[in-house]
Amino acid sequence: MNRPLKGRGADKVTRRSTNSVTLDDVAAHAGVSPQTVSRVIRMPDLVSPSTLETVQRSIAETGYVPNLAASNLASNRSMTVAALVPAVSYSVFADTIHGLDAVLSPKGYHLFIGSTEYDREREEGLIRAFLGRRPDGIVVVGTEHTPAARALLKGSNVPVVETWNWTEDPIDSLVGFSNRDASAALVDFAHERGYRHPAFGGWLTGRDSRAYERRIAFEQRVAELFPGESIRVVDAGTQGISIEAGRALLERTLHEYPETDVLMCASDIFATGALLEAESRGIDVPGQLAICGFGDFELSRHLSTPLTTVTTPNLEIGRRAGEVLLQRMLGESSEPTTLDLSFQLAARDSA
Amino acid sequence: MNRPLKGRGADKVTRRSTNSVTLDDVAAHAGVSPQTVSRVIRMPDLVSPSTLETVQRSIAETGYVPNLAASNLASNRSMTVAALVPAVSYSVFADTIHGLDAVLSPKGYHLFIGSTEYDREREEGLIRAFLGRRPDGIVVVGTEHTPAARALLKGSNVPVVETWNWTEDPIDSLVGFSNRDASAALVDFAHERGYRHPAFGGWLTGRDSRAYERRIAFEQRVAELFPGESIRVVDAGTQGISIEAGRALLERTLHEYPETDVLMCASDIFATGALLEAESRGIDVPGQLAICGFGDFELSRHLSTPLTTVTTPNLEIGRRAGEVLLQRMLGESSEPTTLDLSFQLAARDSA
DNA sequence: GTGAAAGCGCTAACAA
DNA sequence: TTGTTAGCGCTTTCAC
Repeated sequence: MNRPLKGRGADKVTRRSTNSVTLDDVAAHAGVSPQTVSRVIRMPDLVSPSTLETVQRSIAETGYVPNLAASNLASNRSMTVAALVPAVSYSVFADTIHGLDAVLSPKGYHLFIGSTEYDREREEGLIRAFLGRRPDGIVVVGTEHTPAARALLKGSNVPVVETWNWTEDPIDSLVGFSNRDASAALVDFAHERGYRHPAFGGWLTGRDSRAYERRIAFEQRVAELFPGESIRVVDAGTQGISIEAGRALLERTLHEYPETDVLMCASDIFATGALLEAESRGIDVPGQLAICGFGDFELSRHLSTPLTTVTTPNLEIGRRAGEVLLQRMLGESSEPTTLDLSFQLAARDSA
Repeated sequence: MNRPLKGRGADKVTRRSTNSVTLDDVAAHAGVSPQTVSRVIRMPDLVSPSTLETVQRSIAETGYVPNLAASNLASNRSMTVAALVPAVSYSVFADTIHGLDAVLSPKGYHLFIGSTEYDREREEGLIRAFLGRRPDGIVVVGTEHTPAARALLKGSNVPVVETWNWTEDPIDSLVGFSNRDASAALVDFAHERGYRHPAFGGWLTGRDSRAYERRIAFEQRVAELFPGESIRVVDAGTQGISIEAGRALLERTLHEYPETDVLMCASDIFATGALLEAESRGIDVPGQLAICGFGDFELSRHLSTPLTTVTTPNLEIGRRAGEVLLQRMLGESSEPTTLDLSFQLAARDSA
């Protein structure tokens, strides 16, 4: 070990708490300067072939693993991206994370994942904490945040991509689609097909802004297309987004609004539960009651009565968000990007 | 800005590329030493109430967000945990990540997520890269790694938890269950129920070691319990783990081994597809053909013929892995822990 | 209870 | 092509 530059005399105890190999160790081993080792790692083209080989052998022999925290500090680039999702285990967001990772990972970026649990305060806390990591980019699901969270993100000087929603006033970049339009399109569809008594089912007490927008759009569109018709909205209850809750949803709909002829669910999960429950009860779908979902899960097209639903760009949101971030991080663009990935109506047998 | 200690004369250009507020800035603002600000953040109890208040106000007014990379470098603790899963978007692993996050996040640890895509080389690369972040803990799915990956993890001095499998020779800690035992239990069950011509279906060409173990255990147990019976193994094809592949699986089974009376699938997803396909074809389940799954997805119990399957501790694996890590990271334990979370047979209608 | 000095392991800027 | 110097923003150690 040799550290010619630093005062490593017999005077003080060193703080070298880590026992891992450092750049200096490799440099000493190879008989070159630390800077050269650094170059070998980051811009090998600028190093002569012979030095390159020597140093690379030293790296291998010492088992050197560069400390990225130190690199981060010195270069002011962390090569990390922070992603905030409502829940990691909901497949739609897992897909988005996957897409994000698929784009960023090949470029050397690592992903920090945080789960907001649909809680804005929690989101704010996570943003604050993640900002301390100095990520090179931030991806958040949703466009509604606490004022403080918004200010934090805006003032952070870090490229931000909001996703999964649509707004005229994004913090920075935006990659999403209009949940309102999608929901309205479903009402239009039901109207065209001749249904007369639509109901909406979802997790109403939750803080899921996407589900909320779907509901609001449902209400508005129903008021427009079905004048005089009452606005039927049913709560899926407190079990979160589950098939069980979907079953309960059907039961409640039947009880509260027996006249319903088409039930539009805020998620395919609910719709699947509702469909299964209808089957158990011998209710003919779509004859007696039509059912629509939202999200187009793989299962939906395979159900005994394939589900009419809205296809959302789950994975694509992640991919495009990653690309938008990459452009900013690599300095190819300095302008915010807004990308409407839209949705598709998948008309199948259930409605 | 005042930095009395450092040579900030008129001589050189400073490297202050970041424009964010630093500890020194806060200290200057509050009229105390940087060290005091650091104490306010990390051990407020050691600071006098009045200083505490002054400094806290300064933090708020300057909008200071501590740079954790610097903290990491100085303290040699990153407050991060790296998690490597085969695929983020497979719900079982998403559940595990969720459990991990639920335990670690309240303690201030942030999660790095990496996706190995069931590729050992890729896993090794990710381990190498993540190690550079100096995580305080590492969680990996699986117990099979390249020799280099194993060496890297063993030599890293970082607590490691392997998960989702079982082995007598873990790298460090282990939180999982025996996929072999689970698969064998299913064969036992089929045997007891009087089935005579079992077949196994799964993604055989894949590099999923858990599916592989399930298959091997199936073969061994069938050889023991059904002497003379041929070993029926069917490949789900190249479509990955999907319902579509499950449908194909049923078709192939019917074609290759028409005598099969119970089809045991490596995943509930396949089993769901097989069941749905059987329904479409008017095959009576379990009368003509019984079907078993693996994993106990929420859907499985809701299918028109509820699925007989193995319940695996997806979320619990994550939680317990987090706890094991926490013990090590907080210095409460220095011994490796091995935890067999086991599995349960969920006997339902499909077999 | 507070502060000064040193240094964590790396990179940027500059010089040779 | 390679080396030197200074410093990233924090924590540790030690002194007061």
